[in-house]
Amino acid sequence: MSPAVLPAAFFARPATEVAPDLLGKVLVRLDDGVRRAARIVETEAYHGPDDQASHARRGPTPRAAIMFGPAGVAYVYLIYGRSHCLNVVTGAPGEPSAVLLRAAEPIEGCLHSTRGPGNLCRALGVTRRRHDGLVLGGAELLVLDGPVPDMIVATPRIGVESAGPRWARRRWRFLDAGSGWVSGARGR
DNA sequence: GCCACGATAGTG
DNA sequence: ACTATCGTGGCG
Repeated sequence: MSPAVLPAAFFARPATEVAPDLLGKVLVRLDDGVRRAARIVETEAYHGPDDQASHARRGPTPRAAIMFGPAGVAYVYLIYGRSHCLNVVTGAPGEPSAVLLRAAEPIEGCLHSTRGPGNLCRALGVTRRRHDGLVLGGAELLVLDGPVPDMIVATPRIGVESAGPRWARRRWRFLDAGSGWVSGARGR
């Protein structure tokens, strides 16, 4: 029996619940018949319009509007002019939140390292042009169910210092502590 | 229009 | 520690 595709209802919960629950699940990208897959080992929650680290903090701007929509949709953006980052929209419509997929263990067809959010997108061939706004569970992108990791660790999120201590301090980064594929080679 | 800056990654 | 590289969004 092959693992179930996670339904939209899985994502229609607060990002802080969905983020740890995504650890151990398998991200699949179907690239013109080529299957690329990786087991998710690191995520971050971006929770609501009050979260000053979230792209949704300024309201539904053209880029962030997708986060205000229904759960289970991909939010892909370009950062530093070079790296794409893949999120899954979570929560109820109108409440902007999302989970950033930061690292995974390669399973099949990966083109590059899957450590770090930009690298993960590159490894699976995920881009803003092609995938932003796509419903997960369709012909291009989906997440398969998988066992919960033995040990989950929560830490502060990466690269959000400018949001201020109140938001940077919150432990909304979640790791499969048993995986060697989490990002931050120098323990950051 | 204009421009400062970023949920990064690779090099030194 | 330093910076490449370009889309986004604040501001005028």
